[in-house]
Amino acid sequence: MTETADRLLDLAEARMRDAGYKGFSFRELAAEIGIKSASVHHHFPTKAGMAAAVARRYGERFFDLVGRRPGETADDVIAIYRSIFRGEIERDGRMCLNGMLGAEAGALPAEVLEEIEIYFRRCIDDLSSRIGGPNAAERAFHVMAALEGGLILARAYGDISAFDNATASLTTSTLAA
Amino acid sequence: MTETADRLLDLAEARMRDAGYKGFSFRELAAEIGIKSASVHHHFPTKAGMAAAVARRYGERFFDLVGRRPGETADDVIAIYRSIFRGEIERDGRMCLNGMLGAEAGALPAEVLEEIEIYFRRCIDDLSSRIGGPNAAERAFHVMAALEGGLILARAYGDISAFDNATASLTTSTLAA
DNA sequence: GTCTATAATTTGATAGAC
DNA sequence: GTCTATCAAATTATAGAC
Repeated sequence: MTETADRLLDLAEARMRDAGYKGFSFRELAAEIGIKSASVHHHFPTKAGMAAAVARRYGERFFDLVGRRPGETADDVIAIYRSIFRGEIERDGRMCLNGMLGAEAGALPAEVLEEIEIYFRRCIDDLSSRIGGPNAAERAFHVMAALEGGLILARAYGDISAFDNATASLTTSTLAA
Repeated sequence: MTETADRLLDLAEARMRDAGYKGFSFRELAAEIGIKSASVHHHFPTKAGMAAAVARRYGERFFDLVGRRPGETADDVIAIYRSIFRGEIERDGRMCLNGMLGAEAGALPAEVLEEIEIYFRRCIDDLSSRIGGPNAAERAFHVMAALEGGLILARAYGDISAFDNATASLTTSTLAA
């Protein structure tokens, strides 16, 4: 992976997290780094392939960040996930990439959709195994949903406190008020 | 509102729930009902205005459905919300319109974004007041987030059971397992 | 209310020179 | 690896006839 290709992935990821798969164009990315759109096609022949590469890299980085910690409790694991998701909206006010693409599933080439499904399955698997207990899988789905939905609320409100409110109860032992 | 305008809103809503704001075109809508795109502009001068009209109608219908019931408990209210959201994905496998647009906030004309923000504020207000108790607002944010995120998971998995798993704990008195 | 025609722009993608 | 040049298609939108 060359440096130019990496910068293109960065720009595409930022645009997709803000406006979705149809929210970026090769010309736009090219202009931002001072090349022509034909040169973008040299690095990524098709838009679908590029978006799939962005999604794959996004997942790889995510699972690098959520590495297990010895002696971790279920609350620890959930707190790690929560802080990664919060970091997204805190940094630049944008969505989780794969959450955005999951919502847009009906607009995606199969190639991209496959990456999204792999990402979410892996999230649920990882969370479930680390949360443990009788309802681990259900709790894992619940945590992922609250985090993705919390990002949506924060964007609609234009206020990160919406995310905080939506996810505060996830890590306390009794979730309900 | 003429019948043609209504059918156009229906089609635009369906496309937006599947593929977002950039996921439909006037030509596409026109073709589906057998007219030309210029005729669509007669009913809705601009795309942004049409999308805002779709979002507004979506919100109005939603709040018609969530009407208060005498003697309702907090769990009753949450169950009503949950069943409406579940109905969306069950009917056609698509997102909540305003959840989709909230995610895509960075791609939306201001006119559309305003409708989204109004919708979510009204949801949170309604839920909060009907849930009651000391942490009502926080619970309201949490419920909305889990429902929107549950739809994303169901779409990524291509399986409505992901939504059910993600939201099952919302209506039991103690949320955690 | 719908049409034809068209403008102006943007899009993803390719061919071939350097 | 980047460029020029270009293509075919799609997009939002408008003017004006019927």
